[in-house]
Amino acid sequence: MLYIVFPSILIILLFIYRLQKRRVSKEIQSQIRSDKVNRLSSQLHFPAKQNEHSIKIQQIKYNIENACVVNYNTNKDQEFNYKITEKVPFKEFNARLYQYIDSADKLQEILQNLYRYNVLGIDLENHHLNSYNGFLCLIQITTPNYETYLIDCLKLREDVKTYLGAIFESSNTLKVFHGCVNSDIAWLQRDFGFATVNVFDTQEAYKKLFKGQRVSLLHLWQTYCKDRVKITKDQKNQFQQADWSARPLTKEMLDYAAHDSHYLIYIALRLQQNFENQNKLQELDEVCKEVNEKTVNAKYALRQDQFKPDETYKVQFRKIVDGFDPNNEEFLKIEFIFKGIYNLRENIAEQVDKNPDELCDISTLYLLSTKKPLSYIETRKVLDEAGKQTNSIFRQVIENFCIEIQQRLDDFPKNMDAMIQHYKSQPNQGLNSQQERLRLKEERKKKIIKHYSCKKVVYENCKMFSPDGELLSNCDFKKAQWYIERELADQISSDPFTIKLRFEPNGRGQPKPLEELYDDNFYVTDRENKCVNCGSEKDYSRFHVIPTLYRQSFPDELKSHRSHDVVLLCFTCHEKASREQDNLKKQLAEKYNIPLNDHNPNKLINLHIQQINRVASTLKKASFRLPDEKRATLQKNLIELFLEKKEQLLPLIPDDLKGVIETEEINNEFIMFCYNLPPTRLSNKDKQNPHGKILVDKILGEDRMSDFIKLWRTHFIKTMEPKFLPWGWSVDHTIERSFGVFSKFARKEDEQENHK
DNA sequence: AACTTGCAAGTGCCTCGCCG
DNA sequence: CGGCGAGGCACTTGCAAGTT
Repeated sequence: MLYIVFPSILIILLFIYRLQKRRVSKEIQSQIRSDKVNRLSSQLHFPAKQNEHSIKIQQIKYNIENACVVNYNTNKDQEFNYKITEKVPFKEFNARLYQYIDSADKLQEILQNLYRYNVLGIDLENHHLNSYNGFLCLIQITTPNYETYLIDCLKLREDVKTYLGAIFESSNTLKVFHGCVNSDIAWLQRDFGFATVNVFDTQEAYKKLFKGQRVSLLHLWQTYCKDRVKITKDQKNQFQQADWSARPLTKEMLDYAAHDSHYLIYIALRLQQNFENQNKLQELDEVCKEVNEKTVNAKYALRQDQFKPDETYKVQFRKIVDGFDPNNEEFLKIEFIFKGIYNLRENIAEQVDKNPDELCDISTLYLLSTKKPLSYIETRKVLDEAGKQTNSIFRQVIENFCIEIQQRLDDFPKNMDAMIQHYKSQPNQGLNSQQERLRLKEERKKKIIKHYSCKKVVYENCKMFSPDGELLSNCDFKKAQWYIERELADQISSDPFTIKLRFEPNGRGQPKPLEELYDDNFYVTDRENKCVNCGSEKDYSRFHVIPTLYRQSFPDELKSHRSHDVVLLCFTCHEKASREQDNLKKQLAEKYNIPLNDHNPNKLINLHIQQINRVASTLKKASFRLPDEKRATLQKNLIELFLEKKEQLLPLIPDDLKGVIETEEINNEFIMFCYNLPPTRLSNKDKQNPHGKILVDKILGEDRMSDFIKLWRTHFIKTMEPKFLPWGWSVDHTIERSFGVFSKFARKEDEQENHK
């Protein structure tokens, strides 16, 4: 009897427990709907508390508002002078040159010194790990006399706000930053409400001067201070990501922080000299103006304002998930759960004032969505198995995650049709611009694969025999058909479609080198219509084992009628193979000192024209809603762009619009002309990257083409390890091929041979 | 680890001229 | 006539490098 009663009781107890759990879930659910903040404070096992250094949201909002008003009222139309007149000779970093400022008295003491100068080098250290919105920890200011002050913003937040605002907002003091537009300026706004103006950005200036990409401060140190800066790349990365909210800061950290601002003014000066030497001071002025326009219009965006519960998770989810299959129930379920715990993570992070990624990283969220653990123990197991580290806060909220997962499982719609419909109606709804971009990207990728993969069967493997029955080669159906229609051949089989020529083809009977006889086997072997790398029979396209960049500069006898070095690859393998090719190209470029980058002036002018198109497009499309000031600058830009490349562009302007350039008064016709201005046609010579031809010529001169071709074949085999290459494909496949004596590809010496 | 950005490069398709 | 490669076109991508 006991054997029956006891298990029954257990089952009943379990049932009650389960019911209880469900009840809790429902309660939570109603709370989610009523108030997410409420729900969390009642569910979390520890009180929500702010990071002691964090700034209250109300304060941040007030700061931003304040900075924007100041910018609008006083800086909107202001012109600044970006010229540095001080003489600042190079001076090596020295730890005795900096002071740590951590009291209001010290701050007030240095103020007078700071106000003496017209230029200051400034860098900031922000902390974002242990805080939802982040906060500034340190301000480094260096004077032209190389006095550096490290100001502790944690201790002195109110004092900084009181005493330093005048410097950041001053039109008399030029502030030298490195890469400040998206970060530093916004942080100063967030933490202190500063409307920073009159800024010189060394990164932007360098970019303009060398028409290059963004450069690191490290690069500038190496360029302008040679080997006298004693900080390595590793050290820089390490310190950049250090916890700057820690107190006291270590000696190494202080040294590093002081380094960051120490050389800024010197570098700015050197840049200014560079511009001056090239007679381009005006360009420097333009860059500064651009940067300052951005600082004036900067507005710090609160993380919680950017977060949208129905959208933000999607971006992350699509990045981490393999493929996308709205017809697969499990897939939909995983996304449904991911959304739940992603949003929960965001809410908790906001409540406990932590960086969401620090609380729990995305890959862990995804792991939990797939494994769906419903208890602390299960979660632990899942995390341990995957080797995931957890921090203490996350351990404290695991129960909440489990409840949420259970909740999402309960809420997952039973009716799949409705869900799929929902999906299909989704893409265009409620996506912000970034997500919309991502969605379009996905769609485009699909389109690209469809567009670029071969539409028809590449190898039809029809056979062509000589009159005496020797297999000559494979060919496609169309060609075989052509011979039959002309009564030049007879069909002797239909599967595979096989023909026998009625005439003796040219080029046979001549003695051939042994290896070429072997290679002929390659040309009579069936070639399969699938990726030679992975065997996929879908979405393949041709791939050139020797990059076209080089191959196009080969002499005819090396490239004509060669199918050996063209293979089929599926889209994925194609991408990989191209990347691998790029690596080797770079190595070759370095080895032979032939740069891959192309500075062809004819190409550069097209970049310029693109810029003109863009400015004109803005003027055409948005002119009516632009502020007068902004419209005027754009119009000015347009003229300046023309003047910059006057010699090339002036001939393109119709006569009746030429006056515009002289009077600088822009009319609609001129804007439309700029909008429609086409890029100059590039001749094929201009299109060709000179690197390819130069290298090939060099190799040809050294008579090492054979090695060069084999190098690429070997590289392909080594990096891809293709498993489905056609029979007979070989790295040693002959490089040159014999042609009939009348062929234009026949070499001169062959011709002479024939004449004898 | 996450995000942003400009550049270089390569795709299929089309047309052309050459060859057999 | 059909194959072939080159030249031209329109289009997009991945990568590298920057920031914290």
